Amino acid sequence: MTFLDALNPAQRRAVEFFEPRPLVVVAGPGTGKTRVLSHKIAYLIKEKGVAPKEILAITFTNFAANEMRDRIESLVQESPLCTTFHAWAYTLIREVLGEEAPFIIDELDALALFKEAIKLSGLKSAGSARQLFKEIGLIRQSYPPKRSEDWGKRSLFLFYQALLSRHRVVDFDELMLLALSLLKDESLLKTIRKRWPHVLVDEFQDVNGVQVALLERLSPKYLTLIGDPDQSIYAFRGSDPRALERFVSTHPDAEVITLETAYRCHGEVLGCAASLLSDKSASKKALKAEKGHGPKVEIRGFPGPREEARWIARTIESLTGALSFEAINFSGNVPTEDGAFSLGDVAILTRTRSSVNAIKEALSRAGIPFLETYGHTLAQDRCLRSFIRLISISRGENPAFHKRRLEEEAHMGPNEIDECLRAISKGELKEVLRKIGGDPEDALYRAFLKQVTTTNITGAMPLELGSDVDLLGVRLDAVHLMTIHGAKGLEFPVVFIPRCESGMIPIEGGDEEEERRLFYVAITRAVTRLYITYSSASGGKSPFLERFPEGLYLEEFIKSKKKAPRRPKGPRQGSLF
DNA sequence: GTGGAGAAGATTTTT
DNA sequence: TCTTCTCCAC
Repeated sequence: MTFLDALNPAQRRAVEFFEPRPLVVVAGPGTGKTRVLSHKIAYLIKEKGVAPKEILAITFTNFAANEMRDRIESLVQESPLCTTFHAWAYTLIREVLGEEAPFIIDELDALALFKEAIKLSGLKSAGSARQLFKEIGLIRQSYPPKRSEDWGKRSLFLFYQALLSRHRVVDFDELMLLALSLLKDESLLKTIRKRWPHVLVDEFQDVNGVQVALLERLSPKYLTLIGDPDQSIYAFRGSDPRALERFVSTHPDAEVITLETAYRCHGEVLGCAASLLSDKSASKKALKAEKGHGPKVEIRGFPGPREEARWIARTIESLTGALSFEAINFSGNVPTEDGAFSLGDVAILTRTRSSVNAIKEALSRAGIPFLETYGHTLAQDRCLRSFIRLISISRGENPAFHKRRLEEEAHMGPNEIDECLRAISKGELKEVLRKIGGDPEDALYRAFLKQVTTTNITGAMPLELGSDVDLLGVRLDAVHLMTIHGAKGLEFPVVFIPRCESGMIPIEGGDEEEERRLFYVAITRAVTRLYITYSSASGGKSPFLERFPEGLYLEEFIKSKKKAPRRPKGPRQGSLF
């Protein structure tokens, strides 16, 4: 009896594959992707005598890296380097360039510099700076490097790069490009290859061109790529659903293992999900629901978003047994299943952040606690941003750049900055925070102050700042509100997908295939219950729902019992008040 | 440099 | 519909 006995045959083959050629694992939703990765690493250490320091596990997010580390440590006591592409690249850069290494700036600072570049170049920009920056970003994330045909854009980008190097900073994209160019040095490459003969990459469908190039350059002796092309939902930041396919076609020696048993979702959910995939997709027929059948997917239509939101709130009350007085008087058709789930089991997934407003209002009214977990990074808070700059200056991390940004962004004078710096050196952090307009008693700032004083955030601040949710360590029994993108990699016993209307899912102007994959990801988060709702007032039922196979879902249109509210204006978004 | 008015945008997100 | 930027007057 070993730890490998817990694996199914395909998982086990992937774990035990030990040959000096690439292994590609195609892992659909709920097929045990993280399980395979963590067991594979444990297997290398335990059974193959590989030293943990010879293993490099690369993920996309800090969250995933931490999860991976925990999973491995529960199997073997030691753990290898589990890191993100960006953090790994920066470590490499520091190792090679030492004190000469540039500092990392985040997206907001990058955009500010880009705007400066627009001014310097004197070019009349077509479109907004933001849009242009995004466009150039996509070019920089592709590899081999695409060249913009537009002469103006090219020279604009040269101005931007000049600004970056003048300030000795790199943005996240340049960070990857710099690492790639450093690895052109053969002796360095040799050292790195020797150091990590085993490299494992999670969520390979999310890599961008430069990251693929980096891996190709590295070409470790033992490479494992794991991913699912059907869950590729980051084309807007340079990833390509065909990355796995392309890798396999350029590496004919690669072993491909497809995990076909899905443990998370039952047959009804998987059947509806499969209807969204293109016929070429491997998962379309392959995925088998280990659980067999379960409840049907429920589709509900409403006259407007408010009725929809109210119904969702009532249904949550009913599912969790959190019945309020109001609920008892509610006349809508709500499933009765008192107390089968806890509030934390429930997730509401939306395409955009703003489309959740009506639901927030309905939940508040019903007294249902909820937690919004959007990828809201700390550094988006104006005041915290200035505070972080002051801390950076006091640590000698890119002081000139941050001083300049403080003057331009927060309109602080040199004297004011010096005053704050003196206060920091005396340890009066709260005073400083107050001075720049923050409230040190605010929970977010308190948590941040604690982090600053207890941990030593080094050079790569933008890499290490998490979200406010991470920082506050919120663990509440509350309904989760998040975007579909944010829910990737997670699962919930009960999932609601509201506003499933054309124009929203798929979103207007979006790429149909990518929107289908996105909806596929949303649906496959559901472990037990899946409710998909729409309102006819805004856009009407999503065309994606028409694809669902007969017999796997129940559909009902719920008319308001009250007089239909007068709504002469067309589509409307619910607002909070 | 501050403040108000008016215009221009506007998915999705991690590092 | 709400937010953010820009420009102009003070």
